Amino acid sequence: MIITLDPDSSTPFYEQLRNQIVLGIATGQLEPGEKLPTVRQLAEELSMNPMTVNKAYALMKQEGFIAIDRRHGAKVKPQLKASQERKELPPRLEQELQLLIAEASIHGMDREGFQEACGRIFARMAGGIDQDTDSTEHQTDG
Amino acid sequence: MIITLDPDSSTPFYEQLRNQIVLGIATGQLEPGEKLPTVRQLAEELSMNPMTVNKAYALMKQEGFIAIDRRHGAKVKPQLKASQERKELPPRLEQELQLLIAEASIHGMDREGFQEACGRIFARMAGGIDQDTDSTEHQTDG
Amino acid sequence: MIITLDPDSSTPFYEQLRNQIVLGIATGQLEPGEKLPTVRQLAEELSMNPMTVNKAYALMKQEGFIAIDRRHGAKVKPQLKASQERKELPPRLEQELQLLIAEASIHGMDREGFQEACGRIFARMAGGIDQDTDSTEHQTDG
Amino acid sequence: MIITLDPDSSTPFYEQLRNQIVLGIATGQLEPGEKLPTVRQLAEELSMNPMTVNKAYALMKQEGFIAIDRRHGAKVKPQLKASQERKELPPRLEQELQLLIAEASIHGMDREGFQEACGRIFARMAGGIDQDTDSTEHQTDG
DNA sequence: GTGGTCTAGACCACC
DNA sequence: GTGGTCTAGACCACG
Repeated sequence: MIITLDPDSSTPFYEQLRNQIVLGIATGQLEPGEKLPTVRQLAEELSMNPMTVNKAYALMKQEGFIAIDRRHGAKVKPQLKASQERKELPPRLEQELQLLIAEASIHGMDREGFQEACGRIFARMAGGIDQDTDSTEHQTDG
Repeated sequence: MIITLDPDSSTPFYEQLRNQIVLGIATGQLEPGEKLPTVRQLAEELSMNPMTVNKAYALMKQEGFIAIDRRHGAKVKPQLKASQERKELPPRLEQELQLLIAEASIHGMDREGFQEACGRIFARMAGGIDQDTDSTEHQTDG
Repeated sequence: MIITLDPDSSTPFYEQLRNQIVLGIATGQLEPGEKLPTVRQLAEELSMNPMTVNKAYALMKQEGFIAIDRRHGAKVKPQLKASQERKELPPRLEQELQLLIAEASIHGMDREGFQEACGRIFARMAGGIDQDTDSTEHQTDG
Repeated sequence: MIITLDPDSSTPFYEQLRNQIVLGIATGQLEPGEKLPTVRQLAEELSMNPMTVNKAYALMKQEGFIAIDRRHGAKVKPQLKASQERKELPPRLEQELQLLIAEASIHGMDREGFQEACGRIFARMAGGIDQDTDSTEHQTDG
């Protein structure tokens, strides 16, 4: 799995890293139970500070995406998808989605168009591809 | 329109403010052309520094959501919704949506469930209500 | 001659007004010696404060574009174009042009392209038209 | 690179600063990728408030002239000139140029003379010199 | 040590 | 009275 960091982005490195790993999990590039590189390996590979990688890992652990074992390093949580059957968004995501929909709607997009866009993204995700998906942070604004 | 700020959130004040006003515009609580409070008024009302309100206003101006008039202060841009007919998300939103969908999908939500959730949010938005919408800043993550 | 003011522009009204009149003089829509509306007339016509119109007139008088006669009101200076034969830019314009060229060059435009653009604008100007020339301030950036 | 601020100018400090840096980029005094002083350094050097320098940097970042890196401060955007081949001015510059040409033409300058002046400025710029270029802020008009 | 954010208080241009 | 600009000084997130 390829990870690229944009130093010009306003999004901090640890968050860029976390975002891309989460994306990797969702697309299936990283499978449940799969081992992640060690903090030092990944830090070396990306030429970044181990502390920063560590922060990303700690964040994902706290969010429940990965499990950290002192002996075997970090791995994607095995029972991720199956864990919950409820069709409800966590409040944080619900809120983010609401804001996102607000902006989209102001930009003239209606419900159907938005749901279509969601459908497209889900489709891309299911494939587990990286064709259009250089989903780093490009908003060099903040 | 009620605005509440969460000092414990990692989201800076000016951004919290911006988010809530954008939400207000999308829900119709703030109509196109409607006057916003002056920088000083809002600053006083929220017990914050005028510079911070100023920053939020400047941001929304730059984003095209509001117009600032030297004489009468700021107002919601009149021709917002009608402007574009294209059914495409701006790249920044597309990318954010992708990440959001990734997280939702990891939490076990499938395409249908997600689109339903979007539908519900759109419905709430169209009404311009605040029944279920305590969509303030809850992410006390900072 | 049509004058339009953009209240959302960062350019102050008096300057927008001055710019459009200067443009009118250059394009020949306003001829040397031609009488301008009185401050009050123009203020009424544009629904703006007479003080603001007055400021624009005073500025143009100070710049040498118009002459103000207490009895007959303001008029475009008669001997404008003929006055100087020298092919030199006033320092203020030279400096502004330099900055403008700097930005254009950074955006990838070379000397030829820039001179072409100048040629086109001169051509438009000579015609004395208002086809493409709604040269108000549109940069609602503040 | 020497930067001088004119406190008597009507142009705000942050804009004077931005203008001179943009000029420096165009003339080659500041090369693509080159590091800019930190906000604090430059503020100290110019005896001004860091916030003001910050504002200038933020503006140039938003305009795409520089990139800001959390670790090493700001640097001139690397791929500036090569980006676009089109020979078109951005509308804002086109409009400014039109007004500038209007004023020049009123001062008796014709198309040829103006294009010559542009040529001279381009030449000076390409050299990356500061022989005749005391093109600081002279407009003590505020 | 870097930029980002926030506060407090002041002055000015515009209208 | 409005927003725009500037200063001084402080704290925090990031790396």
